[in-house]
Amino acid sequence: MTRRYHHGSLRTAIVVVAREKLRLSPAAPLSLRELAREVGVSPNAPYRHFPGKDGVEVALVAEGYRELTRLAEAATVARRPIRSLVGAFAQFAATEAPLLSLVNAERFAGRDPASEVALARDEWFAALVAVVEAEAGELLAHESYRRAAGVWAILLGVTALRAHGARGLLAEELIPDAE
Amino acid sequence: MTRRYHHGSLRTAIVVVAREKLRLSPAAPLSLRELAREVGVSPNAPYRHFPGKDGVEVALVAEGYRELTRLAEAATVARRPIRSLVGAFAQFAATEAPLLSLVNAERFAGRDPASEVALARDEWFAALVAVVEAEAGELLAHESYRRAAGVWAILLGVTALRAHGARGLLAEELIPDAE
DNA sequence: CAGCGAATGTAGTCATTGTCTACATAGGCC
DNA sequence: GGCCTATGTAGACAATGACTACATTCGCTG
Repeated sequence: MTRRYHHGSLRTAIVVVAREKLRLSPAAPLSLRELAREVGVSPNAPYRHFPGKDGVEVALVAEGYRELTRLAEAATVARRPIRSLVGAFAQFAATEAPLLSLVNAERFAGRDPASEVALARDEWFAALVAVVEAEAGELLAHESYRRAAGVWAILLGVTALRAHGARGLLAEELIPDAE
Repeated sequence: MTRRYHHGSLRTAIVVVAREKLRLSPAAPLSLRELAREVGVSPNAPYRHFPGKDGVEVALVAEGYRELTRLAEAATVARRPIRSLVGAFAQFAATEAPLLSLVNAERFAGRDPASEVALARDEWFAALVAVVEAEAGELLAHESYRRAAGVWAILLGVTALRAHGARGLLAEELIPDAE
């Protein structure tokens, strides 16, 4: 065994395993101790890297938002930005459904604006605004926000509804065409 | 003390207390034992009425759907059914936010179609279809479903987004006007 | 109205979990 | 080479969900 006393990169290892577990059994709430076990480390080791169980989930949520942000940034330069984003989002929702549902969980909603989640979410929203503006050209800030929020709401809604069993519902049909 | 051995209506009492706890502290996951304590009954008594902790939440979710269904049924006879539903839904979302978020939790999504949740959800969707048809007149079944799903998705999305801090986002603006 | 079976609660127990405090080890910097 | 801090470990604790066995009560049938 080459099990050193120090793992070397426990934090990332835990996040990786957590995400894997999330993918394999989306329903089960993840257990900090189990993650530690899986990584081959004592039950309390994670506490050196996260404030608690909650912290691990926060890390996952933030990671999710960051990936969404990248999707949006990529869509900005596409020919039809909103369409492109919707497509990318749909694919993401298909392959990473459990992570996405964690990201959207209201449990992480009312957090401190300076927290990791809140910041990641802000970046995602900014990217979303950029997508909207890339599609419609310059807009009044207020108007950009409104449209971005609308797109976000529809993406959220369609994703959730899909999870609840609805089939054949397309976000494209719900998003008002940009004039 | 008039504490009889048999409570008389433990099941409903537990649901009531659960709902109250949900309203007072939406974040905290509810504990079966705590509910039992609150009702003044042994920790295991609830197991005579629910298969487990999960069962209590299921009951809450079903209750939530039933109330939504009543809202939709009331909206059916309104002058502008969809508008009316959206308004009623918004009010419900405002006063019963935690319950609504539980109802929408994906944890209860992929359930047995014969389960209490699934049935309640089906009734809600049927009521939603009725609202759509009350607004637009007779439609092909396929088309009714599609529109109802759209309305549902938008309601879901707007509700979730509100929870995430968005302000001034109105569902009315997102729902395509019925022609 | 007696009594018997089913419904409903209680007691006791167990494994698991999140989290805390104290202690051990390693890694890096002077 | 020695010390300070970051990182893990050990041990403990209370709370929880759930199970099995036992107690009490209700309601129906004779």
